[in-house]
Amino acid sequence: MHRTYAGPGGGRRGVGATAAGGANLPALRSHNTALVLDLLRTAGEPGISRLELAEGTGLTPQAVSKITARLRADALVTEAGRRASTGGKPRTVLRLVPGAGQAVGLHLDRDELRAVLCDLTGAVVAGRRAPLDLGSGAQAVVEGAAREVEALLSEGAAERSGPVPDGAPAAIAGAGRSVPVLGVGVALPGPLDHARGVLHRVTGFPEWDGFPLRDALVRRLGMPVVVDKDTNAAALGLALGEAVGGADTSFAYLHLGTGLGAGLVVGGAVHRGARTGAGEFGHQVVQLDGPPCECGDRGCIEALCLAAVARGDMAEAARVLGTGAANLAGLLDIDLVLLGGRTVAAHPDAFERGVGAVLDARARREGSTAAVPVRIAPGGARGVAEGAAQLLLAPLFGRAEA
Amino acid sequence: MHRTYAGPGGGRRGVGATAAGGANLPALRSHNTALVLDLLRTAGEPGISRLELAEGTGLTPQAVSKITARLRADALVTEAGRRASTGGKPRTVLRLVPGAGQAVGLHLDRDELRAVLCDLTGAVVAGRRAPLDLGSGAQAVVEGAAREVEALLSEGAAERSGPVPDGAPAAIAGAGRSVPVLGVGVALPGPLDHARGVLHRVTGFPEWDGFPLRDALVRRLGMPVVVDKDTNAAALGLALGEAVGGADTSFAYLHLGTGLGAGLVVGGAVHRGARTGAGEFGHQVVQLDGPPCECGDRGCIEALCLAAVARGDMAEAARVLGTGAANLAGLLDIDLVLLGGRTVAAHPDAFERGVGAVLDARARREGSTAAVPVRIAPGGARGVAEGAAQLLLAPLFGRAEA
DNA sequence: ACCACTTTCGCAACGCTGTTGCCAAAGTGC
DNA sequence: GCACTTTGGCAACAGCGTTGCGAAAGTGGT
Repeated sequence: MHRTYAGPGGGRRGVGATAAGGANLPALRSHNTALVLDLLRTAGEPGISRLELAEGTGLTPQAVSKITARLRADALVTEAGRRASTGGKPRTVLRLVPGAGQAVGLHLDRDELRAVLCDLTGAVVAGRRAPLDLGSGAQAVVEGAAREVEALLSEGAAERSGPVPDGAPAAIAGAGRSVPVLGVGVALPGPLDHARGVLHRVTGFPEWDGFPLRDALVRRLGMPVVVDKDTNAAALGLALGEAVGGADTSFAYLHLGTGLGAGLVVGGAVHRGARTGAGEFGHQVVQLDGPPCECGDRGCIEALCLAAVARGDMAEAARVLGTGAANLAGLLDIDLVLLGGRTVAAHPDAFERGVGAVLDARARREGSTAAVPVRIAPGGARGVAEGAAQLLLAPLFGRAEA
Repeated sequence: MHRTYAGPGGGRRGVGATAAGGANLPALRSHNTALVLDLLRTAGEPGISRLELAEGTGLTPQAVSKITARLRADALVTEAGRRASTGGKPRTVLRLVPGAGQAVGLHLDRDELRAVLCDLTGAVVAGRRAPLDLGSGAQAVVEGAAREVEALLSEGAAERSGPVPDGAPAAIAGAGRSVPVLGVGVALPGPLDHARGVLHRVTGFPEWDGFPLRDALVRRLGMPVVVDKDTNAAALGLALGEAVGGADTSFAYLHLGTGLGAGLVVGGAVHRGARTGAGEFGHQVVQLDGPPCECGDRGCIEALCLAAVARGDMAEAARVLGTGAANLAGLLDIDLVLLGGRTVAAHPDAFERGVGAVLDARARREGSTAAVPVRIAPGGARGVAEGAAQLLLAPLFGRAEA
């Protein structure tokens, strides 16, 4: 008895409305259901009571009761103990059932493929790694990726049924009815079209120009596929994670690895822009007529930052990165800056301190306003793949687009 | 028989939901009504038929019929002729009644106060100008502003009744039942808190620090007041105007006058950030360790740009401005850049060309993507005051916040 | 042990939303 | 003048959150 909740590409602004924005009763229901699910997700292990859900959503307790009753009927939510009484009937604690759905996250890095299988809460159930050669042609890469996904799903199926006594068929064992897989999220660097799932360019591999990656994977795998930039996936994963405050937080994830890019989260949703072009942080010019950059311009922050890294001058690299972060923070009034990527991971303290110093200095100049906090993004190397899985999970919780 | 539509501060994300996000039937209704009103507003003089509204909103024709029936009962909408037949009953054309509501826009500039009275479509019905001395103390300025608003409203009342034959009482003449005034929007430079309507600082006048401008005006005038930065008001006015494409367009309004600031519109709504700090464009650093700026930092775009202007080197000023615009366009993937302010107005061609050249060059480097178009913002000196009035009008059309 | 009280939460009736089925109105074109 | 097309209102309907009320499940005093 599975009903349909807001699926991928469902909602644009608030209510999971039609493309044009008109909202009807099913859309209203999806919206409120997603809101409740998001609070349940955020509450995590301890769980949350109906009345707390009502308070958190602004819905009446009765509406929450009806919504949670549907969710329980669909086995997405269970009752899990009760709170201590405050003089009356104790509140029943509800919890999201993590295993009620899964999604695959795929990270196609320059030379490596990472795949993770995540449950509804975003926790990793199984993971795989494989070498990746983008030069072997689009079809071969698609085929290889599809095989990894299939292998991951069978691992997951074994995992799902749990430690089974003797040779009982996996499909029958435990609570092991087949777990619905929502789809595959794919994250990769470079410019692309998130809405259509088409790559624009892959640096160094012109044969990929304009390749319709999503459609190819949908045909091969027969399940929903969403494609996005690696920085956006990482930012989405962070937005839904513990490092970031509430559901309405705005922050920037700055990724410094072989290149420099950013993922922007505004009001709790990833901001991609109409052409999935947002977050181009690396070619921000911070030195007019400065040293030439690969891109053809001069004084790009990426060129300056990477040059400093190459010299081993991490303090200067952090100062340059901090300048760009301060520019960004001033433009968007964000709440937080998170740093990630291989280079940052190699010198976390230097970057956290250096970037923070620039933001502190700016806040001090402006007067009363508190400085934008800077932290190292948790999650590490697997963060992008986990975020890619969230491309399918997030819509369930009303975190689709900006 | 006036019902309540989405008022100021009503909706945050899409549906005019509660603070927490939960949506109920009245919220759904407000949302759809606002959607219909926005299409009616956009259609303007020619008008729009019910079926076109249905197509535009995604609602069913019957739902549109019900909504427009309510709007007609409330005298916000009238039938205005019919379309040519295509072989059946011709479509009835509906039009927004401009005079069904008014709002006051107040622009407190450095040395001048501008006040405009706008109808529902944003058209100026009446306007006033007066000298302004921020040094005369907060109470005196509030009192002066309030007197201008009152004077404007009586002018408007005369205007409303139209050319009346002989000495008929204005309240009876024509369609002249009293026009509801939605409130006053106030725009002024400098950091402030849009949500609370409190000023943080007014450069050069420390006695204004932390002044609760909104509450003071509400007490004095007894009507709703919304306060915002001048650049945000200008951007809002442009977002609802003809210069900007659809309701979902994202653009930046760059204002170069005595200072340099920006108003950001993302997805059709003004982006202010949690602390109304967004749009600080002028102190973006584009020249590391460059010449010192008033703010205490070095290489700020404002310092470089204004220095070039002072030298009379408009080409260089435009190039610097264009660099900042390109940085911004890359970060947010916006659709359009609009330029305004006294300095731009004095040399429109030089700035439009110069900024455009930088954006074109970047687009060419990136390959296929078309360059972000650059235009001079229409509206001129009165644009900010008109945008301030839109602070009250926009919520009616679902254009509250981001 | 019992009772009064508090608090949670589901059932039932309700108002209001957009939706669907149907039909009158108002045109065109043969 | 008739057949056809298209618009748009009326009426019945399903489904949303809301309200009123009562059962369930505790605490705390007697």
